[in-house]
Amino acid sequence: MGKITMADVAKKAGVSKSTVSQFLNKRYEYMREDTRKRIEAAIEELHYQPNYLARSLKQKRTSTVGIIVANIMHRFSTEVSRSIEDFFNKHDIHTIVCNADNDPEKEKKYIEMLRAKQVDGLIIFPTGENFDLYKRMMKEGYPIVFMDRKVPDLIAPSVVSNNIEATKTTIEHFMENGHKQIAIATEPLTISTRVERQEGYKKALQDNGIEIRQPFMISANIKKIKKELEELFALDDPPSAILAGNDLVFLEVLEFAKEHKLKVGKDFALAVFDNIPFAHLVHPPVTTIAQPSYHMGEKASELLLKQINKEEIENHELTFPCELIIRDSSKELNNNTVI
Amino acid sequence: MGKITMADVAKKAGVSKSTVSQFLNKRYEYMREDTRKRIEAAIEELHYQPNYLARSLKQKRTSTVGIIVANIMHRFSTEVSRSIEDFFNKHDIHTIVCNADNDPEKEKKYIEMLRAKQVDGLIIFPTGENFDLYKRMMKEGYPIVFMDRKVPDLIAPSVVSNNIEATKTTIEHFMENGHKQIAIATEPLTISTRVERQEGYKKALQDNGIEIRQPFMISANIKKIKKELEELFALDDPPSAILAGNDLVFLEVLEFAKEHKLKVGKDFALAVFDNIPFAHLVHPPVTTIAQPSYHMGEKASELLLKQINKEEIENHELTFPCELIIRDSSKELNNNTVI
DNA sequence: TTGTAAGCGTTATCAT
DNA sequence: ATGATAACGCTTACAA
Repeated sequence: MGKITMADVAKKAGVSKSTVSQFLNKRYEYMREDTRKRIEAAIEELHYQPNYLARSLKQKRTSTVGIIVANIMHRFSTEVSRSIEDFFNKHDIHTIVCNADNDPEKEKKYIEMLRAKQVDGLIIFPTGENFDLYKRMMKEGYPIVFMDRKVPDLIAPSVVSNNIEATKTTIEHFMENGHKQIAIATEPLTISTRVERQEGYKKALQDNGIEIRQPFMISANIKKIKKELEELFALDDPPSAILAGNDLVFLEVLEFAKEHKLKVGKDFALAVFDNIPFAHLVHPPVTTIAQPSYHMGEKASELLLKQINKEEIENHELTFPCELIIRDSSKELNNNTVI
Repeated sequence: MGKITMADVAKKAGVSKSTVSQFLNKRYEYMREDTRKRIEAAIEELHYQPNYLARSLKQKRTSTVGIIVANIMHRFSTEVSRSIEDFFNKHDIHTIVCNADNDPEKEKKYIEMLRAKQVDGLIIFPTGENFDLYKRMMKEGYPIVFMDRKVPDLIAPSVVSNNIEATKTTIEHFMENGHKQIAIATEPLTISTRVERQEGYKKALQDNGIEIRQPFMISANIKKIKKELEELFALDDPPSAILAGNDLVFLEVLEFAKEHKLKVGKDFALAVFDNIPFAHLVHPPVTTIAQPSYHMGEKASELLLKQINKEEIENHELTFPCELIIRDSSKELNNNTVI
């Protein structure tokens, strides 16, 4: 085991623990060349590895931050996490990723666990259900940044995308391609992101004088999406276009289509939030709404790091624009198609 | 900050630190009901959170294990990590995932970092390049399990899949469907997994009296795969079937096909190692070789936990069988197709 | 049933 | 230039 401690190195090198500590922290200024060499040699020989636990305990910093993602299965979460990791890597800060699985209890448990481990700050994709906990952490001045979702009534550093506008643009793009019967499918409206996407949808219809109809707005658990779609398509006037609220919903839509022998681009048009790695590779290629995940992660990291370093932070809610990447799936219906 | 310490709780409750410690560790046996209540109240009121760092330092256990994946972008890595997390969750052990990006330097850095953090054990998807380090850890008796890849000349607890047989089966499946010109594309042959898959490929050809030809065995960096495929398909007798060595290679094959207006199932047959979440949703549905990622993760976790608990472990190399999931993409060529 | 005190492996302050 | 010593917040004998 990592039995070798600083004391062993000190003894071997014939110096005191403090000197070894100096060495490890690169405070060579007042150190004689030869003692430095001796310490170096001793460390090498003993394969000494410093114990961060002890160091962190003493320093009251772990040089570690935590990320609590809502659901690791989303491409967006992975991309953002990766970006955060890259950022902190440059600053010699470690990152621990936890998956709350959209479960407030799990979220709470992970927040407590990470704080017990004394991580220096937290980036959270909030479930929104642990309001008091969020609030208390903020009051304590604990560094924290919210990602992707806004927490109602909580003024806090957060990084989100412009869901309303992005959705509105997409729906209007459908309209420009002749679609009037447009549906939207999201997971349940428990978090701001989904609410806003539905809001953008409604706004687009209103602004264009199209009636808003309940059955055209699906918001259901991922496992119930297909059933809802069945009901939707059983209507007298089924939709000619669907916006899938995220990548997992998208897969459900594809499965639904397959099971019912409906063809994307022929029987209904389709667009989807999030990056789909194979979107451009299928027929028809799929229109996507890309969130700038890398930049969002970077900015969130920056906001967190500033708090950790006790710097003031300016902005309290940063909104990033999405990019609508138009491909064939969302255009006018035709027969030249086969997903 | 987490300024509140055990001493504060003790003072508030009018007891000593040790009593609080007893309480926290649920040793109520000799504790009077009312002192328990008082401590409970004090903790609640102060929002006390124990400091794991201090506890771990004292106990010499962190109740945390590390996973070092080779490349987090592979579906297989995610699945295995998830499985490991689930397992250790049940045992109240935390999991930290690091991504070595197939870079031996990064791998080394992460191993050292995690050990410095005193994690109780490591599950590694080894790059294979840090032989001495692996060896030293094993000699120290540090709990470790290798995943997915074998390290040459190292006898160590490892969990792998039967790449040779699985590949052979797949290639023979191609043959049964009339294919004779069969190619395989993998990333460079730097790790056992890829070597074995190529080996299985060769074996299948040999056993069936088909000549092995260099140009039909692509092993190149992911970014060069497409170029190699171009050369391959420029041959007088291009392949009629391709096995993609993993999910990322698969995407490259699809891109290549798209760029050259080749259709899967019509111009060439296709099968791929790893789970592809949308494999069954495209046309033609894609044949996949599924590794039992969940079980592999579970078994690796079990082997690690046993080592952590100083139990002897029986087996030194566990091989799991893959499942060939046959879909249309790998059958006889026809015109009814369109990926 | 609860308290005292030593110690886990570092760092930091102050001597020397 | 280097060393003694006291923390950091917890656990754990052992004492009371």
